[in-house]
Amino acid sequence: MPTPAKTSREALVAIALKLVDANGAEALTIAAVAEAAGVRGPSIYKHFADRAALLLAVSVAVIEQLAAVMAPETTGRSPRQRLFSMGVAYRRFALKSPHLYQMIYRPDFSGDPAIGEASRLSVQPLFDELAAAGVPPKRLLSLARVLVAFLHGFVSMEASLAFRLGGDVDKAFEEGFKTLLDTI
Amino acid sequence: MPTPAKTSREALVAIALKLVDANGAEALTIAAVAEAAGVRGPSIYKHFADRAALLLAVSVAVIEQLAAVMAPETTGRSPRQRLFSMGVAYRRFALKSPHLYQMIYRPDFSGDPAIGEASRLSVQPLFDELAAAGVPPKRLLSLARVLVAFLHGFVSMEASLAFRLGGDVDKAFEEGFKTLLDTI
DNA sequence: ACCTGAACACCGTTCAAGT
DNA sequence: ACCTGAACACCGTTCAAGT
Repeated sequence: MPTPAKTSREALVAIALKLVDANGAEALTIAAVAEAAGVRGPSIYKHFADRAALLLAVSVAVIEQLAAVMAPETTGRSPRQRLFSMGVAYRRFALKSPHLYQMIYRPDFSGDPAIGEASRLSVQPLFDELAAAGVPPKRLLSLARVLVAFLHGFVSMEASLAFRLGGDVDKAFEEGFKTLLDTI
Repeated sequence: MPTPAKTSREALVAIALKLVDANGAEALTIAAVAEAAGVRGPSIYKHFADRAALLLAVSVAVIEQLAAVMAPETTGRSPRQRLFSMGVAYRRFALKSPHLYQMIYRPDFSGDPAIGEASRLSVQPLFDELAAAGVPPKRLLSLARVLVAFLHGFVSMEASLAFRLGGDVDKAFEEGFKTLLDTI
């Protein structure tokens, strides 16, 4: 006779996202998730194989959130303006939710197919805009890699307070990103 | 009556570096360090306040190693060629020791003064080369940030296998880095 | 002054038993 | 079919006792 489920995979991911957003990945303990879900620790294992699987689900969700904040920027104006505001939205997300942002590009689950699929979907708008801007197919992949590398590097350094020598960080971001966009 | 020290701070850092290099930060356990040092767990606390202090010492050591692999590249040829080969050396280090590389730009100890000091020393050659290349003082900080952001973003994505759509990754690196160097 | 065993709190995980 | 308490191994850390 089945006992009614007190929680669900989706509810647990939502809880996990909140925990990581608030206090980073190490705050994502089985005990904390279980308590927030109104359930005992071992029950989590009915929904996820282990803690790593939960972390991976959070990572996928973060990639989807990043794609979602960039999507509204793919409308109106020129391809180049859209690309610039996509970058600005990317940076804004990373600075607003640094703990969540840190969940992406983690070597631990880099090989996972779910991450691969989410990544593929989230960079598609970038490819589309680059193509719309007239970038030849041969250069598409290289240029996309360069742009994302700059965005990721800049915002992850910024989020980890690596730019501590003063000066105008906003200006550096704009300068670097526009320099790369100018090669289109 | 003092018992002779069986280990030292430097020996423990060397052990910690090996553990992290081989299996990542989570392999750096007090028990593993103690065993490799021929000592019992609690003795570690005579040399480091806690595990976080050990991780921080590893991070500082990695920053110094990165500076050391770039130093030989600051000789001969033109400033631009030196800057390019510094970037190549940076990337080579990150790809050869991905676990060690991951120890830098960690938000957890971003505010630490030891990290700040090591970072300051390690970027000095970059500033010097940029100045030698004729970059005006006003642009120095911005340009250095842009270059390091690109390097960090590219190699950390590469090390976490984020570039999985085929194509020529070496070419993308060269393209992006040279585009940024061209603004000198 | 440094090292040690014993102890504690916490964590992820397993499993047999409950409904 | 999902939930639970009990149990286990492992971990970081403290501390009084040893030399």
